[in-house]
Amino acid sequence: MKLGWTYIEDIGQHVGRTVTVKGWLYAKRSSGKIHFLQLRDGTGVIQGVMARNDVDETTFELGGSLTQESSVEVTGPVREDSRAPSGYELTVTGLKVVQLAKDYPITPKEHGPAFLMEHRHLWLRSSKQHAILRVRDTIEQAIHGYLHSQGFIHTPAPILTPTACEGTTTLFQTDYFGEPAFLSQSGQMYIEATAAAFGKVYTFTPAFRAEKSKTRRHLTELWMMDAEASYFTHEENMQCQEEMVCAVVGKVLAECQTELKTLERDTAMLEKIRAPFHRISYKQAVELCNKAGVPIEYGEDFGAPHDTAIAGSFDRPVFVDRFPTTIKSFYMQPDPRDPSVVLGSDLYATEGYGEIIGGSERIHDLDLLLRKMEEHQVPYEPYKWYVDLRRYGSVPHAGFGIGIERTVSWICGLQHIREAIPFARMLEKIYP
RNA sequence: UCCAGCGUAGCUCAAUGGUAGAGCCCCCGGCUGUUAACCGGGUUGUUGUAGGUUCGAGCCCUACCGCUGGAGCCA
Repeated sequence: MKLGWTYIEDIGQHVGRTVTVKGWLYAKRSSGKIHFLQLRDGTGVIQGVMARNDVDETTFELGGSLTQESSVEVTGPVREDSRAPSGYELTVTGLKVVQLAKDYPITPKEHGPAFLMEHRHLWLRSSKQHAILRVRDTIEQAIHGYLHSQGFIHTPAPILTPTACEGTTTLFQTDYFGEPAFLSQSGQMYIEATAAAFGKVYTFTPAFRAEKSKTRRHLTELWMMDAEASYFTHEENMQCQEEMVCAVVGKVLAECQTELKTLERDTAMLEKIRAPFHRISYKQAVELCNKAGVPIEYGEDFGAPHDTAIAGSFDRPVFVDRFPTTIKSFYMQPDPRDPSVVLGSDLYATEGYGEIIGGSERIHDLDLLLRKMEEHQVPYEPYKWYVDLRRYGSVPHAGFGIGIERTVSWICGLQHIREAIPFARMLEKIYP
């Protein structure tokens, strides 16, 4: 597409030529007879230098009157300049004010998280937030790219659902033409159906959890990528996950160095990430926790301190698998060597960022599934379609779901998950 | 839901139970290489709300509201 102006990220191709940049004034410094205008356009930041001798009086005063975040169109020749962080500067010869902003709330000084979240619609313009969401975009592209390279097809799962996918978690309820409906908390069961149609599939879907969780790792609306593959075993499922995570980390390291630098992310841990990841059983993980001084009984699920103890023992992500049947979902395939545990795994990220992926081989035997549903008191009628998948050409299959915001938090090194999504929905918080 | 901490100017924060303060923002002036620019001057308050103790409460007590972090649960 041919546009009548130039994006800052392309400015290096225009040295010596006069260009127009359309964007916003990020910051301004002035020295009486020279204005330094920090311009941003979403693709980058460049300094525009307006000297009194280079422009007429009206333009110079207009430059001096500019306020933070005013929208502007700036024209001038591009120069290489060793003093500029990006290596380039714009000598401003023309200035058009699109809109003069008044009293922009986010000043160049410190602000608390409550104030910033209240102004999230504006905070997104700040360099750190901008960098995070660019990394997020790269992560999502890497996931799509890896899966397509492996022959996976994107088959979106629905968001409005008639029933709970996993009965345990609290769901948001809504009204569907007079009938109750629920916002989906996972697309997994639906893509088990599309996997039987296409072989290898995935869905990029928001997931909703109406839990009263209030921590730096929880959102009520989050994005998940669920993948499902017919005939995949538990081991092949884990291979797929680790290859995908390596592809994601690799793409971010290759394409987002500027953003990672803005975020002051120490990339040393990320550079170490290579397949294969460590694999330990739930039983080994319990022993590890107890040795590390974080007591836990066999049969209990891991809490935050256990996550930290487990992940902290390894310098790359670690799979924990073969959890006791009792603490996992009804559809997970029991281990044929020990039916008291399931062929399911959680993948823990490094540096204490916790679980980012959960996956398992699914039960494909009709009678076994029906028995497990009964044990877990899962009603038959709403899941009749799901049981049908075991009735008509059932095959062994496996899949996993990755939490996008937790992955973004981990790769960006964030303190809080709320910065990993443009508009975070958290416990009792829905503005803006 | 439970536990802990915090609510003072638009923002970030000070203030032994004894006159309500600073920096930033904003406005005015100065400065041709600034990098959260700098220098001089100026405006800014029902101290979250309602009670209570006290000669006197921003400070102590009670309740409520809000915010932040954590727990449980999970990705």
